[in-house]
Amino acid sequence: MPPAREDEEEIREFPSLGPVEVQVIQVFVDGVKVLGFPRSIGEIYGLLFISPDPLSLDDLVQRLDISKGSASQGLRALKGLGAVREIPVESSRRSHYQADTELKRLVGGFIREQVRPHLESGQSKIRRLLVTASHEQDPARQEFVGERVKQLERWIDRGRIVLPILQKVLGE
Amino acid sequence: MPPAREDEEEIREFPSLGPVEVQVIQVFVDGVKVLGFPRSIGEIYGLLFISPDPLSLDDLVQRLDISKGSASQGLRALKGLGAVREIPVESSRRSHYQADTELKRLVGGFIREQVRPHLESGQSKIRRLLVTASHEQDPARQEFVGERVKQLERWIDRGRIVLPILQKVLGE
DNA sequence: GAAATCGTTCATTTCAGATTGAACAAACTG
DNA sequence: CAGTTTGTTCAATCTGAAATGAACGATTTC
Repeated sequence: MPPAREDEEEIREFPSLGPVEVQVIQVFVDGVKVLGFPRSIGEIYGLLFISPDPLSLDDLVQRLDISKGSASQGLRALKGLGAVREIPVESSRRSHYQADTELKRLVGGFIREQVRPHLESGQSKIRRLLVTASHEQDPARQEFVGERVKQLERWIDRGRIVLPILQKVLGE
Repeated sequence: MPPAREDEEEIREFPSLGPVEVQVIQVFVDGVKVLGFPRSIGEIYGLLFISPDPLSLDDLVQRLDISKGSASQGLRALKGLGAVREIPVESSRRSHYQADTELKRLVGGFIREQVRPHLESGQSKIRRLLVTASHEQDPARQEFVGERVKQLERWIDRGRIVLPILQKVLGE
């Protein structure tokens, strides 16, 4: 008889975390995955989010069972997003970190670090495309391609317009 | 002397596509990657976007050099998003497809297929979390966790509020 | 109704990106 | 300044999602 594998779950186990922490982390792992970030970043932010006191890099390594490398890189990304702040802790010389939970700040960081760069790179690609398109021979083709490229430009413009509105609406 | 690898590009080659098509496809591959879709979907939509006439599944397979499986699954996803429409072509019994380029429709499809499901699953996770949190022993901990869970709920609500606004602003 | 055409499915393979961990630099400590 | 602690870097490894393609069912053709 096979060893009765009851449940077939694939959720990571965290021996040193309570059930609330595990569930919060799961929420954030899924959340950041949607936004295109790796699991480790969700785990780190999730644990910080549900921890009343600031945690050190080593706390994260131990409690989440991730490598120092992951923790270091994850914290760097979260700092860049403005999602994590460094808190001095007198009893220790290590850096300690706390989750910043102000939605306005998080959204702003995401737009700054992720959305804007992509919009800009898109824009530059379209500029080059415009040159390439102008070399088309067939006039009908030229016309059609020009129309489509214009449409792409309009989409990017819409994106730009929408960002400040997003920030406004989400900034509680 | 090493074989002078000049440029070190990693962009796929498309022997049967012109430079405009290649560049447009590149734009969409990058674009959909940001949104969490696979490369093949960007390639398919990109080629349809820049093709004046509807293309068949087999056209996509040949010109993009992808497998039938990829093309089939990619088209299914794009249909689900409302990004592609089926066009009857009299001379052929095959299904032919055209890109739908109305931004409103594309955004609507994305929200319906990708954003809403994630918001809902997040919400259900938070409901379960609420139960777990209520079992906390320590009252201070109880208090803190409750506060954080409320914050999560507010974030989800914000997400909900923002969707119709997004649709409105992007719907040209 | 046999053969050809068309598209889907899904077990296997491939690959991009995430994670690891050893080596290292920098900052402290006594 | 030797030893310790702390955090970063990056080549090597691992992994999960994407792509493949053979097998299949459905439809059309003659």
